Amino acid sequence: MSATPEHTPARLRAIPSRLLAGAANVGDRLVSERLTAQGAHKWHFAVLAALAEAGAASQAELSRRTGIYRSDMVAVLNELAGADCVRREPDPADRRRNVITLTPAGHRRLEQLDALITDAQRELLAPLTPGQREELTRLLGVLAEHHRPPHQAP
Amino acid sequence: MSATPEHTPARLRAIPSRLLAGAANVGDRLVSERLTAQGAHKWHFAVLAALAEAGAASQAELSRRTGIYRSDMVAVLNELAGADCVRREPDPADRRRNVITLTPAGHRRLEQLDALITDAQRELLAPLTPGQREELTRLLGVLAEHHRPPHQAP
DNA sequence: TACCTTCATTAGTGACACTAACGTTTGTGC
DNA sequence: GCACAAACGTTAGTGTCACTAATGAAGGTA
Repeated sequence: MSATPEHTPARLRAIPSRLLAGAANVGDRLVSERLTAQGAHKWHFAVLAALAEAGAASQAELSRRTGIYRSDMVAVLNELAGADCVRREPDPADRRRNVITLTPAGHRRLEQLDALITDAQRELLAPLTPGQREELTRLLGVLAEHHRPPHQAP
Repeated sequence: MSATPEHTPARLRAIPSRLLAGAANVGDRLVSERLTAQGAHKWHFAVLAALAEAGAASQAELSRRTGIYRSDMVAVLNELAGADCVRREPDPADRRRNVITLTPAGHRRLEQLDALITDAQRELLAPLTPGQREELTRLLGVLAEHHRPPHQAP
């Protein structure tokens, strides 16, 4: 279905879930265009950002932080490790785990991708005023906060 | 990636395209749950709504109205026609085309699905005040209006 | 007539979220 | 100690969905 087409009937035009899907699609396309031009994926950014923010972690922990399935995380980390953005070593304290650590190259890569993504957001939200962008982000944050996978307490 | 997970890093949490993707996912899931429970898909609703609003049309025209690819439209119309929601007959004026017409059963089906979808929107936007729901919808509408496949004039 | 376009249709691709199953390791209840 | 359940990393596979390619039929136009 992708982006909203030319002459959408009003009944369809006003449905929030449809509008969300369309806007999300545009945003995804804008981000992906920029990232693939640099040989990256949004997953890479998500993992790098998660590492930069909360420090080294196991793959399962990274899965929880980023929402990427742990089965898919393997490939993402293979690629990041292959580009020296990340080190993956067995955890001596728990030999089931791998400890994933951000390298200096990974940090630089993160900043590079961050700039691309920020630029994509600018283009995505171009028709909105700064106040509207904030408001939209805030409202979406409320939705994200409310609809959340069932918490499990530590 | 689906819905936003438990402890998302702040850097990721504030990215609009990510928030949009998450919210769109929730909305899609809420809608799809209800529709599949009635043996329907969002495409069915989109086509029925397009027909109800702008009248009988060719398949290609329906594709343009709904954003569904005309290659996928075939199957959607097969199903709708199989449920007597729609009639599909060759256009005598242009024998390349099929004329798709909404049947009374199709109209009833539309109202039924409409109720389900409205209910899904209610659940999706539950944490927002009525004013906020309007504002969100309005802002998303602006985005949809701005990012649009290249127009072709009639 | 010749050529380009539109239409409906079939088949197929690629991306992506998600599941299933495995061997290994760790923690828990008895 | 020992059985059992759970968490980990990994591989393989599934289902959905947007999207492309190609085809035969029909129409518009020069």
